[in-house]
Amino acid sequence: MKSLPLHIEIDPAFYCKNPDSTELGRKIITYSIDMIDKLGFEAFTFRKLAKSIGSTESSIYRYFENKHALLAYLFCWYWSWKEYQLVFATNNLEDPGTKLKEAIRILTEEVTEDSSVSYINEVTLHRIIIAESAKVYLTKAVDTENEKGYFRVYKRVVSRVGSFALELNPDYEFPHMLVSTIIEGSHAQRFFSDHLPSLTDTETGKQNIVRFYTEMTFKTIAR
Amino acid sequence: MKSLPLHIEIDPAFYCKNPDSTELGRKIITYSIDMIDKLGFEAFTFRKLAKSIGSTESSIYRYFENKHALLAYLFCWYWSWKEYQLVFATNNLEDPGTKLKEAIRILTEEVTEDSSVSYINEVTLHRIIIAESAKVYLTKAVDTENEKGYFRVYKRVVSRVGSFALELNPDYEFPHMLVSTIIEGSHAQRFFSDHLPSLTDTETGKQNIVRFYTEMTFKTIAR
DNA sequence: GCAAATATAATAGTAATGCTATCATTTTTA
DNA sequence: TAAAAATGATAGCATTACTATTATATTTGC
Repeated sequence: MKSLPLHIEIDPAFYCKNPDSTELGRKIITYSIDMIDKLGFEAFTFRKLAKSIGSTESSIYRYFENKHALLAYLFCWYWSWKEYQLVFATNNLEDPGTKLKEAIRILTEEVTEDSSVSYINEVTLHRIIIAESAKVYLTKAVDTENEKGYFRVYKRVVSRVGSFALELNPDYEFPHMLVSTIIEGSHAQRFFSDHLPSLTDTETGKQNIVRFYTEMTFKTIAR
Repeated sequence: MKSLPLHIEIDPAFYCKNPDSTELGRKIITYSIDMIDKLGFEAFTFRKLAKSIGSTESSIYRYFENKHALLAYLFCWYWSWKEYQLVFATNNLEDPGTKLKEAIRILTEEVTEDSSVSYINEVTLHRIIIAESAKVYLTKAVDTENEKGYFRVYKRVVSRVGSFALELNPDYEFPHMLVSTIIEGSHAQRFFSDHLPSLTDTETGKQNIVRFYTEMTFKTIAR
């Protein structure tokens, strides 16, 4: 992915005070990405975060209602970033097959370069998305949060890539199921690859996850 | 599924004291399934569980180290039950295609009948598996727990169904990835169907999830 | 350059969670 | 029927997930 001066704006529903607007806010994002990655979401607390930043719990609460809202913010940021990549990479492509292939690559490949935004480490963020993002929606609050628009960007990504599949085969019945399977499936595979390798078939350097989901998709939607 | 007097034995690694061996233990299982379903895993506590059973926190701690271990127990029980169903339904089948089709049905269809074990409600348990089971492995403790054998049964299921796929096409490169995608994917689809329907394509009574994963699988492994 | 507004830090406090420990009382079993 | 085992009652403690108050910086608008 190209390194461009990129600015991602997040819907105010995700925060009390925009973390992108102040030094402390940006520090909260930078350090929380690091801490969630290191401690895991359960052991991560605002108290620990405050201590590592050299600030206080109450200051952090001015930016986010609680740690779940912060995770949702990161989730939204990640999908806004992916959406941007998708648009950028497919805008000028004519052939629907190439477009879909590019999209699957963007959704399933490893993130290895930290480039786009100065205070956000995309490589670490991707690891958090793999290990923690299901926790954003696997809660009893999912319906309320859905109403607040927490999943709007994610849905837009699924819908966009689903429409690429429909360009190839307008009769295909399950485009959303296909795309959300690719996304959630590939995250699971990356996690399994690191921790429960017998549940997957990855081999170093062979891009098997990208290959599997690409082949699966094209065979599945073929008429 | 047939209603048989079924006994599922769970590896002692999952508990301090076998809940299947006493009245209180069985009550813990029955009520915890209910409470986790109603409150969600985060809001579920041993204190609340004890109160609803009419027992005490310390008594419950004699059976399970903590609520995460209890969830892991339920996860293991569920997969042992599914493994039994898989063996039972495919044992006498000759045709590899039929076997694989049956297996996918068992892995992806809704659980609507509560039958096998008196004190375990399989319908509710299935809802818990859909909404909470990822939390069993999405933790920092996953590697330690893997060493303790927490995922042995789940792996065996993936390996068994993977081998059905290989019977159909011995050259297929990604059998484990395929099966774990079917399992994790179909759970996500059932959750999305209830809470984020635009991420899936379900229609009442049409068994779209089973159909999607069946078609996907056969097309994907076709030579 | 200074007052007013705003943001942050420091500190305290509270209810709930996630345990552990002790001891009394049942219940089981040998 | 005595000993062993399981359960219940009670207490306690460190941590979590907040909320509130006040003091101190920092920004900004005039």
